[in-house]
Amino acid sequence: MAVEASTRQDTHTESADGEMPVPAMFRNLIGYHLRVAQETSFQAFARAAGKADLKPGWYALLTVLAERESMTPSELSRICGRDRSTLTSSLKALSHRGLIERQSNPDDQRSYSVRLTENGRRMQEQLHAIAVVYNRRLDEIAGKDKAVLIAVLGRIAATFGTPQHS
Amino acid sequence: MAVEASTRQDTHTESADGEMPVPAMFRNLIGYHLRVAQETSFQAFARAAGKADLKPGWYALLTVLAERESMTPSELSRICGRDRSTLTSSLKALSHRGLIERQSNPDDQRSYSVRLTENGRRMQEQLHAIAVVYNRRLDEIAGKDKAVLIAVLGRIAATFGTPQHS
DNA sequence: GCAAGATAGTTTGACATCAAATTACCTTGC
DNA sequence: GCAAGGTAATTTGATGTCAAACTATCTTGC
Repeated sequence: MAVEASTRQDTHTESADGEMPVPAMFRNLIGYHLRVAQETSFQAFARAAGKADLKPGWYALLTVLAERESMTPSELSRICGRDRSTLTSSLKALSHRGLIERQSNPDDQRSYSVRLTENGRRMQEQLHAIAVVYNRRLDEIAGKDKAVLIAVLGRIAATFGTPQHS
Repeated sequence: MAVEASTRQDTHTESADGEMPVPAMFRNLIGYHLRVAQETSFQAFARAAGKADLKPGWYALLTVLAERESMTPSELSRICGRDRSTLTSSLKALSHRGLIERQSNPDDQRSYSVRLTENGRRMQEQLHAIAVVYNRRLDEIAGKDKAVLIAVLGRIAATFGTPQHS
């Protein structure tokens, strides 16, 4: 993509086109690298999934459901770490496509539970196959540092994911 | 990758189990840990910024602008690694709040450049102060593994971030 | 019983992100 | 010069996220 608009009196050593150098100011910030790494790898997964018309956002839901007979939306949201309101449209789409079934709860009219259908299970397996490939690539990239990487990321999630204090 | 789940508190059902463990199926997936770590830490930053009515999404833009006299939206999008269309509304908001100024380019009527105003520079400094605190916490969490972490994240971004454009 | 409060799920609104389509303008090739 | 193609920015549409407000229903406390 051609890039190069001229008028860039440097500060950046001209990298071959397409490549965007990490701005000096961010080079030492973990948060920056974390965000970029997550976004780019997720996009790669999304593209691969999208080619088969599979929505990457469904993967976590279907995978969690594949491990349990059935769950309520609230349980799902807790396990997936997403706000309950986030699930409404996803469950609607999944249900509409016949990947999950809803069963109303006779003991509580407010609630219902969702369960994978056969098609849902197949979809989960397809998405899982794609996820496995990408995690394999990530493993290769991490190499011998994988354990350290996972340990540090786990500490980050534990620290920020558990609002300590008020 | 898209697998993300758990590790988030909630009106915890804190009983014997303590906290929601990482589902076994995801425990060894880098993509999962990457996603959770990024989301939780970013949200912590967002909350801190939000308390001062600062939008975390502005930080990267303002910071990049703070290092150069002026830039076009396209240059900004390249350096920030975001799609050009993503910037339109952000720049509109920043401009509307008087944090940046637009200057039309006399040589090209299609283009314009943006520049920080004094208020924009102050806003950048406020956000930067918040970002520094969070990156310091991240540094503490990473400890001696910081260099390895940044190296691996950089390799991930480089691998997935440079799609061999078909 | 019945009012008050808690809980399940949905709706709405503000942000972000990308990709594809649009509009306006510039550059080129002949 | 003028049509054809490229480029800058915007618009539109699909996903995805959270938080807050809202509806419906269940539970409680008296």
